[in-house]
Amino acid sequence: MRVSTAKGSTRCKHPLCISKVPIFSELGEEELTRIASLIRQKDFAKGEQIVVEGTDLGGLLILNHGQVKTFRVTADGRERILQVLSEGDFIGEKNLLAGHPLTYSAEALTETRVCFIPRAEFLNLMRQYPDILFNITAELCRRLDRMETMIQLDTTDVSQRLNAMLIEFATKYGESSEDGILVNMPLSREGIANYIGVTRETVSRKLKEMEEEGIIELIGNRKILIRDLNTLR
Amino acid sequence: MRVSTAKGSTRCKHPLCISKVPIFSELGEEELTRIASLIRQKDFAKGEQIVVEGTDLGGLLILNHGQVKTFRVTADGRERILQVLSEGDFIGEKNLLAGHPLTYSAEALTETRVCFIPRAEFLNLMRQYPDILFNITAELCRRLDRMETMIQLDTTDVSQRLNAMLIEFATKYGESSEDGILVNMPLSREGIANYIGVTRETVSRKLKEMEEEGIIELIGNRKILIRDLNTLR
DNA sequence: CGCCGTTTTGAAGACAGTCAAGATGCGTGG
DNA sequence: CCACGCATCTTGACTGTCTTCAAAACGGCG
Repeated sequence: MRVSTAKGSTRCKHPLCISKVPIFSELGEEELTRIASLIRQKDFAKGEQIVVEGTDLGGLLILNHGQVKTFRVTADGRERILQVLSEGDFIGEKNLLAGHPLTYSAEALTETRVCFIPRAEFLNLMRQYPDILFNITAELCRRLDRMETMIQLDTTDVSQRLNAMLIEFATKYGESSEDGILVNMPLSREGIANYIGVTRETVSRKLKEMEEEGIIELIGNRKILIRDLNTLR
Repeated sequence: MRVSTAKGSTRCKHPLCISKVPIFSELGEEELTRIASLIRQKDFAKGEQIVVEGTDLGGLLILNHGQVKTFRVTADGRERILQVLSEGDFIGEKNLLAGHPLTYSAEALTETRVCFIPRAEFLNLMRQYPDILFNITAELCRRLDRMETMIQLDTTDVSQRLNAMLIEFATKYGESSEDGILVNMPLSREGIANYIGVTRETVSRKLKEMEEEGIIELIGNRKILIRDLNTLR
């Protein structure tokens, strides 16, 4: 899974690609260059831990490219995935805005590059460009909605949760083809299990069931073809 | 359950009691009076629906007094409580900040008074006093943390979820006494069930179990005495 | 093509859900 | 202030779904 480097925009030749980040969308060329100077970047290999729950990050982390899962670990040692982040998403909002330590851990699902902006610098930036805080807040609202939806789904049976996950990933990572929507799953079976709060065995069984019903087709371990999206709803 | 009207502060004689609201904490007397003029207030009886999921509120609702539950209804008709709100908490943040329709319904648990500030007015206010947005955002971070915690808890068994709920309500609504902490529960058994995502029968059985173990004592349907808070953790 | 990690499959068991009946608490009116 | 009646809560027996543990199959990478 390689990321194409040429994307039309000239600024994307800049190694930090700040312009991709939605929270900076209102800023001009000059400001973006200034921000770029504040940034330190770091690369992570697939499977590497990026941040750990409970620690103090001291700034905001912005995904430059790659996919990252954020998760919490339960008292009995199970992992629960909260989100799958992609390019432009951020980590550490609560630390930045409310001074709280990180409320989740994060791990790279693919090769990943992240940009770090120290807290003090970012607060300055927000004072100068109030739209940045507004953009971040809007994203927080979206996350809140997602978390509320997950809680709502946890009150239902496994099939409904699987359906919701398939619809979500189909929207985010699916490509339409003649036979339906081909989804490149960002998560393994175990990842799916940790995302919807069940065991991997249950995921296997339920997906097989759905395949037998003709709703989906399992292609290897990382691709799912959704034959009919409407049946899922 | 009657709310005392005299609370020491002189401004509290003002019917709207804006000064109680944390998100306006940085404002002076004059601004508070100005805000008060923008406000319409409304009273709700216990059990009344305050807002409905999916509708457009057109502003922010701030609790003046009383207790309110916010909840979503699942596809199969079950209710899942997201939060119990009290004095100073707000409803409709996603509508205000991101233009989204309400993501949850709300119902009064006690007699309740709410203040409504129309969206346009509130956005103006935020432009003049940037701290307001900051305060709201900090509260959003706290809610996000809570929602993440609920998702994490949903991955564990019922006992752990009950423990977490008892600790939370003990902190918020408990009074220390010689025998332990006496908690005035804001929710019925069914409410507790909808809060932690199980059936009311299961709540009954688990609470009884805890009583037999000597951890808690059930006093009627709305009071719980926590003998030893440490055993819960 | 072969090997190792991941996934699937099977059987048995546990936990919470369901349905139904009985008890209790609590607000109401006398 | 007490007694009544309804709503809420408790209790019991049974069922179903998901988990657990173990072994076999698969697929993806070198």
